[in-house]
Amino acid sequence: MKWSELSDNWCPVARTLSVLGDRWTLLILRDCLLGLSRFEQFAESSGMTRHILADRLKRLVEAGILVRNLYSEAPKRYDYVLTEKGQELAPALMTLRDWGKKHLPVRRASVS
Amino acid sequence: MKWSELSDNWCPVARTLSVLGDRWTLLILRDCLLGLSRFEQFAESSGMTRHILADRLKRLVEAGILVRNLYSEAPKRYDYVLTEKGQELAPALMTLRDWGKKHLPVRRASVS
DNA sequence: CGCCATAGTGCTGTTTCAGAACTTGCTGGG
DNA sequence: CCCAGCAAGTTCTGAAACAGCACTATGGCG
Repeated sequence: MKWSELSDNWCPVARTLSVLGDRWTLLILRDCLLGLSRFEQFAESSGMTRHILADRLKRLVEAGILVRNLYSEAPKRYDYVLTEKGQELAPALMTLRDWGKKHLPVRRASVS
Repeated sequence: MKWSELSDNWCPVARTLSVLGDRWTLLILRDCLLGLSRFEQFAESSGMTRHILADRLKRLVEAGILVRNLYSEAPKRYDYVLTEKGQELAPALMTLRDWGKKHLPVRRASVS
């Protein structure tokens, strides 16, 4: 089955995952919720390749989760900000964060 | 950056996604929470290829989210059940479900 | 014996991804 | 003027992951 076919799945979890269930998308959204908005910021923060980043941002805009915003007229520059739909993903990110904090302690970092 | 390097990330969201952030893992967990436990059930429910399913189940067992359980001695048969760690993903799945229900209505199905 | 059920594994071709260089449009310095 | 730099991408190439299907292994049943 192709991944894209999930968008018509009866299950809302599957439909959600069809939009943001790939490897990097939720990481971009985390950065958005932390206040980042620019291409270079996402690239640096997440460490993903610029190629994939451009693709994911495009999909998120198409999905209505981000809007591409012209913030500089002179050299045309765009940044990406969450829509309301996107901001409502905050609870989901927080539950994932809480689970990670509880069950996936950092391995090599000193824990005091 | 390799995806696996995220497991040491400072951010708990990133660490969580390093475990279950790929395309099919959360779908398997959804099925587990719905009560499925057998290989063929997962294969049929999610529509993923058996190859990938086997790989994801192995990873989930390694991550301590599922346990591989011998349920038939005669022809050795195994199924997969959630650990407590795995069951605690339920809230995360539910927030994703809620978001999907609100923002991703089924496109072609009749909504009565 | 032949056929079914179940949990996988092998094989082949396609798609996606990683990593780095390149492009485009403008600004500011010498 | 001319070159360097910044920012948001795009292009290119080889590597990894994936889809789809057939196949294996082990035992039960008729």
